[in-house]
Parts: sequence; structure tokens; C-alpha cells
Amino acid sequence: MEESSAKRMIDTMIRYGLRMTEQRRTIVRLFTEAPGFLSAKEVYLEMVATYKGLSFDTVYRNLNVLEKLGVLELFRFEDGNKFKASCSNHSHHHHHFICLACNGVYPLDYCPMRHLKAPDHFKVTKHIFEIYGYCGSCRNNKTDQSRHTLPA
Amino acid sequence: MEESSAKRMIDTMIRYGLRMTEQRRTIVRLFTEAPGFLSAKEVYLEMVATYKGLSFDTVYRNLNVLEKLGVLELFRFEDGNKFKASCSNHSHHHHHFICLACNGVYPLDYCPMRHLKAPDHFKVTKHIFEIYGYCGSCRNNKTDQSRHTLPA
DNA sequence: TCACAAAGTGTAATGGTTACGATTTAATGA
DNA sequence: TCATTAAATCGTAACCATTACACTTTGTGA
Repeated sequence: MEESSAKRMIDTMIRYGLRMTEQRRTIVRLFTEAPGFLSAKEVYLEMVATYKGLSFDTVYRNLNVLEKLGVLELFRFEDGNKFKASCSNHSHHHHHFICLACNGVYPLDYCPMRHLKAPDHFKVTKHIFEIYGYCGSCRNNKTDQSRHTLPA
Repeated sequence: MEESSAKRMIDTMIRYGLRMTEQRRTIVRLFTEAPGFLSAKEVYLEMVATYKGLSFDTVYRNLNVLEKLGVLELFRFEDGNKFKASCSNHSHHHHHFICLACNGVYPLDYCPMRHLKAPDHFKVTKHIFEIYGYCGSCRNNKTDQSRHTLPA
């Protein structure tokens, strides 16, 4: 699964004419090996261990490029922006459950816009819908979950 | 209408034991006189004209306090965080249409969570749902609306 | 292999936000 | 009314994420 999703990400990058640098391959690997959220800072810290003189510019530029290509998704949490690999089996429009304890993301095949008609005069161009809470395994772990910071 | 909404904001602040300083009265006035979004910077710039030595601290602290009290609402746009007075006639749970051209906010008495059952094992604690687009009057103004920056 | 545009590097700047000691002030009650 | 005092503000600096940019390196296609 990591195998194929990394391949799909790289294929997309090539299709859009991006050069496959070592740094970009590493970013792809990070997001396929650890299937959770990563902040720009976390990506930087992971990479700088290997690439001594790594530049912030490289990290931020590539994260933004990969997001524009739809390879990564950007989530705006209260404690900062984080990226994750796009949901592989859901290339169509969808939303997410997000676990506040483990940062797990569960695609959700429900869109409120299908059940809502906007007032006639309003032209809808975009919407956001995300659900936050605790997934089954995190609910069962009896750690105190009440102190987790709530995302946006 | 400005009259009563300012009074309601101030009543809330007093009820929570906040002191009514000149600076806080000014913030209330800004949000009731101009019923749109204001960034912290915009609030600061409006106020510093009157209060020569105004501190960033004062502005940010008060905006955050007023948001915690439910007097202001925080919206996370792509170009930064903005505040507006809470929808006065909608103290119950609701969502919003937001016009990308004029920044108008239209309360929406629809909540997708009423029509969605989460998987059994998932404990939902929070959700976000906002709709973006162009309101009737902005649609009709033939200015080029395609270049507006999309919010989060 | 070569040429060159794309990408990366190193560093500085920017912008929003928070922190904090010193000072001022709103609210309380005698 | 006025003294008290905790809350709020001020002035300034620090912090953090992100962006900018001149220069260097490198992937890619001829």
C-alpha cells in the first residue's frame, strides 16, 4: 500500500512536469511511511537529519506544490497547519472524520451540499465540512482525552 | 440594531466580570458599527488613531477574550484570522454562508450533523461547516469575481 | 555529454501573535 | 469621596511560521 501510493504521488508529480529530486522523493516517502499528519516543521526535522544544509524554502515550496497538485491535503488545526497524503481511495469529493487523539483521518462519503439548497441568489463556490472526535480505539484507551486541544 | 447589539455585548462582558475599559468599549463599537469581518491588525489600526500608545497585547488579548465569551466569532480565512460579532438572532447552533466579495455573513439554519449518523465507534465532539460563494448583490455587480482569494 | 531551466541552499526578512515587567485604571467598599 | 487593589494596559521584545532572494547545484532532454 505504501508502495503504490508513493508511486501514484510520484506519477502525478512527473505528469505535471516536476523534477524528481532526492528531496522530493524523501517527502513522498515521509508521507507514505507515516500515514498521519505532518507539519512543515516536522517534515523539515525529519529531512534535515539526512540533508545537512536543507533549506526551509525547499520544504515549504514543495509542500505547497504538492498540495496544489492534489498529492497532499492541507488541514488547518488550531495549533498550526498540517499536511497528509490525499485519501487514495477517494479521489472523488468527500469529507473526513478526524480523531483528536491519534490524528487518524477517516474518509466520509457524505456531503452536506447534496441535501442543502442555497438561497436562489447565492452562488456557492466552495464549502468546508470536517468532523472531529475520537475513533474507536482511542475511545477505549482510558487516557484522559478531555485535555486534547480542539482543532479548528 | 447597533445600539442593542453593543448593549448585549457589554452586558455579557460585565456578566463575566470583565472591566469595561475605554479600549474594550471601542472594540465593541468597531464590531457593531461595521458589521463585517475585522482582522486583529484592522482593529489595531482603527484604535491606534485614538489611543496613541495602544499595545498589540491589548488588542489580541481582548479579541481572544471576547471570542471565548461568545461575543465575537473567529473565522480562519486563507489570508488570516478575522473576527466578527456573533450572529445576534442566532444564539442557537448554526452555520454560515460567507460572501467572498463583500465578506457578508448569512446565518444558515441547517446543520449537516442532524442528517448524518457517525459510525458507532466514533465519538463526535465537534464539527465545522461553512459555505462560501457570492451573495446576490455581489453576483450582480459585474466586477471580475474570479480573482478573489478563496478562504479556508 | 552538455546546456539550461528548475530546484535547492543559506540567510535574512516579514508578519502575525504572544510574553512580560512596569505602569495605569476600573471597580469596590469604607 | 477616596484609598485600595486586582485587572487591564503599555512598551517593547521575543517567538514562530512562513516567505523572499541571490547564488549554487542538479535533473532532464537534446
